[in-house]
Amino acid sequence: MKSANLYKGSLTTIILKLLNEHDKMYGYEITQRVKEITKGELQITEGALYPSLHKLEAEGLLDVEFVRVNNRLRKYYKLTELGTKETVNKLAELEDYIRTMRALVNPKFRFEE
Amino acid sequence: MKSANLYKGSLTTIILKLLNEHDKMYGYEITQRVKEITKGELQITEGALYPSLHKLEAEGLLDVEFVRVNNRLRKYYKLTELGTKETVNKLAELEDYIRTMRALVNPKFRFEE
DNA sequence: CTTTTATGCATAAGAAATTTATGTATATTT
DNA sequence: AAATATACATAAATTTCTTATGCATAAAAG
Repeated sequence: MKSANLYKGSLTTIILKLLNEHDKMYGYEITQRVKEITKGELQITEGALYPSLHKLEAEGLLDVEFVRVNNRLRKYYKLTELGTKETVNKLAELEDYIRTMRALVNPKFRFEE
Repeated sequence: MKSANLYKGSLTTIILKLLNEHDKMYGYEITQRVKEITKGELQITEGALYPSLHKLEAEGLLDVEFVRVNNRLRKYYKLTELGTKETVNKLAELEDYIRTMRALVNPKFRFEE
């Protein structure tokens, strides 16, 4: 992911929220959507994405469905009920994070004393 | 750090910004200030803080000064010129992160389709 | 007065998330 | 014919942090 390592820990939140919007997505589609929405700011790497999807599936947050398209195999993911609940939590955590960081960082920047 | 692992990668930003405000702080003071400002939301552990401070010093972002207070030794850190520049970068990265995450997450939450 | 809590620094082992590097395979574009 | 895009996957290494210790003095509590 570009420039900032602040994105560390955000991947699950991003995946869950996208699936909450789109109902059903496959891995490659997620990488492209993120790149599109963030205008290239954030590039999700496959090495991070696929293991993450497998983990979410193993935890029961995602369900899988295989679909053959143009003689190629797509693995579609969708939120389970539990996954939807976890999405709520993750979004709340993100808002908490932003609020807390703003509290820590808001005092205006000082270049001199 | 409590609840969310979204804080991963944020420690450097927090340290630099606090030092930008306070000119001169020691490790233990940083943990207490963060706890105070965030009302306990964020507890910086010593196992994370001290190695991080050492790294920032090694990178030339912080200078060190030892001061004996009440027969106990404090290790005060302050920003170098380079450290101040990096603070600017880190704060910009945080704003970028927040803007990007909002773009990804803003579409209102959907509980049903 | 002695035990716990607070102050103050430090490191080491392990866990977790991600990067980087590959690997495979088909479709499309150049 | 070669390069790029689509589509998934894993493994090694790295980064960052948690958890667990360790040492030492000061202050508070019992």
